[in-house]
Amino acid sequence: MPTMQDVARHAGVALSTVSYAINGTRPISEETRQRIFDAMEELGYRPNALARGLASKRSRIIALLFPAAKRGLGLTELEFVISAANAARENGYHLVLWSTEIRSAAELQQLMQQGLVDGVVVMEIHDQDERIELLRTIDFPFAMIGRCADNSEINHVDIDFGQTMQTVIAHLMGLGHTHIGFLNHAREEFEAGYGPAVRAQTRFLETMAANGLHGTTRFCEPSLENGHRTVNELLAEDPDLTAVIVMNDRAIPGILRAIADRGWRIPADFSIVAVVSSARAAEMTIPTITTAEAPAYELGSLATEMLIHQLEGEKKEISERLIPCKLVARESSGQCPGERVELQKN
Amino acid sequence: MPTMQDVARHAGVALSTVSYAINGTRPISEETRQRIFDAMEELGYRPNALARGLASKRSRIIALLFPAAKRGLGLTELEFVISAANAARENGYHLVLWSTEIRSAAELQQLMQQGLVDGVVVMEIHDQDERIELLRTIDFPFAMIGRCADNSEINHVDIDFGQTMQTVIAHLMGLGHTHIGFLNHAREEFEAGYGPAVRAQTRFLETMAANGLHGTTRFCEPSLENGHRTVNELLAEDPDLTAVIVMNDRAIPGILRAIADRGWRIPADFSIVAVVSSARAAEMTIPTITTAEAPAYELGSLATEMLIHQLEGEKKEISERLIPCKLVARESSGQCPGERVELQKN
DNA sequence: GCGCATAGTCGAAACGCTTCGATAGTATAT
DNA sequence: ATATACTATCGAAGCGTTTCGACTATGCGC
Repeated sequence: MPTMQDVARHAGVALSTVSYAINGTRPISEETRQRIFDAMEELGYRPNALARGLASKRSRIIALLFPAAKRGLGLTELEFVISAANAARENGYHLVLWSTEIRSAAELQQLMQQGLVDGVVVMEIHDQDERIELLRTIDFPFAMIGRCADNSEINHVDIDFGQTMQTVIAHLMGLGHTHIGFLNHAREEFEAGYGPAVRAQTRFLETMAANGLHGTTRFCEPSLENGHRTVNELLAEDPDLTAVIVMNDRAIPGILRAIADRGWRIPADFSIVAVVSSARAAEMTIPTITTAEAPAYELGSLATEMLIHQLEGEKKEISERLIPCKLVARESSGQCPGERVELQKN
Repeated sequence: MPTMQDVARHAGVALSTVSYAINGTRPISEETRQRIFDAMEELGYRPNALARGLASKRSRIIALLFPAAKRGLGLTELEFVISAANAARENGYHLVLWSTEIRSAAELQQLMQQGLVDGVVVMEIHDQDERIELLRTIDFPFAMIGRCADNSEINHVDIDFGQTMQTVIAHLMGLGHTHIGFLNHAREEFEAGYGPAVRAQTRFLETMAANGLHGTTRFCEPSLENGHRTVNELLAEDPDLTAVIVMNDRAIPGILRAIADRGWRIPADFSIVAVVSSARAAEMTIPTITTAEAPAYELGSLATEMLIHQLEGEKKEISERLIPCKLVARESSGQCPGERVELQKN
């Protein structure tokens, strides 16, 4: 593998001149530059990333911190990973994956202090997130996909849960539904302050109230059985329920079964809308599910770009971007069933 | 950030002694070692990964080469990524993600020649894979998840399609099925020599023949509509079909619909088994799908460990590991419908 | 014709580590 | 005693870059 020194010799210039030519750090005459690039070409020279990183104190590597979540990672998380990797590469960075099984913040700290990465993108944020606190105290550059309690001075992107809920509820209102259930993530997630679990529920209740609608909520572990049980609980609490919004893909089949068990048809007798879901999951079931799809790709790319811009010092000001999920109407949502509701009322 | 020099001074030894103490490269007296580790502790010293890599010519970073596949990555691929990242970390390595949108092998080559990574794990292998050819010619260390035309001298892991097909077919035979369809990935994938598409089909036909059963195969684009159409084509070709094996999760809902359209019930009238699938996908549908689940986690870990062992020179010999999918019987497979078949025969 | 920027280039000093060769001291074998 | 072989340590030479300070032309204003 040829080194910069080889290129310099071959082009008849000083080592430093080659460096300047490559990085454009100082003016180089067109003629010399050409000679250097020819030499590079001829020798098949590639700058050594490690040496460059060591000398410049900028590795051009960033890390994606992803937790081995209890919830189990899904397609949305996969998109975060892929989009972050792509965004990094497009900007000339490498992306390393750090799974934060890492209990002690100490272990995480050691990772950062190895000097391997210039900054990190953190996902699956909780309200009180010790990773974020650590990053703050050691003043390490980072960006978040999600939000925590205090987001001041932090570059971050997140789903716009307010807007998403408004769109979804408007969709159901437009179909005549007035009694709507919300099936959240597990209670454990909510109590741990997991962002989506907290904000989606809050926004759901706010929006329902603002529109004079009846909203009922329940937590639900991610499984068929729990989905089944939970939707029955929702219906027990509010028998007038004609639709449910679910933020827990793995509970969906349970809901479908519970509705089928009652002899109801979807969407004639009952509507389902999934939020923060994906087309891929929505099309696995019969009927296909109307979903508000997570803008996962955008979020991953944006967060990564924010971090890189911060690292390049291109801008000091902090950005925040909230992106709503995109509603895609499929087979699971339809007109509110006038009759069934009346039947229940008798 | 303290350096090794700082530690050395603080412990009253030479710089090199600290290095030997850390790496155990040369014997150090217990007393000195203790003094050095105390100093490290006290100063909060962390070795600099870049400097270490530059000096030792071993970065302890490996890359996972994953293609932005047309098929679209799914849960199985996500598990590869996660398990590779975990295995890397457990072995003291970092894992960087390289998406191989990378058309020209040249671009890939540049990545390797940056000296950033010690080796790569390649996934989504095709029979003729230019990435593999490149790696071979530049003699770069790598391991594969999958196989190509010539796997000699290459560390690799793969699904044991032969064993998997035998298990699945035995399961269906045990239920009395004799006419079984196989719904493959898209023709395009097959023709491009995409490993699973090629080997699963070959093994299916072999095993069917060996058991004196009637097998029919079809390619299928990954979508509901195509699943629907393709299963109808299969049934047109062999009206005696009572079961189908599908290696294309996204086609499953289409199959379910096609069967329902005929007024058939699953599994009473028709059985479905998914291969190289995941529990998560299998439980999204009604009925839940009997699946041969991809050993994704094992494959990702194993391939990564093989690569690392190779890098550490612990063993010269090449390993190959084939792991079969694990059959999990769910609601979609049942006794062969004697009556329906007779009805068709009349 | 003089002072002064500025373009273009060079040499050398980092960057923080690994590793080689040398040296001194201590056992072990002869 | 003497050669032999470790054990424990040190100093210095890299690893392949970036970057700083210096130096030489060259052009320009006046």
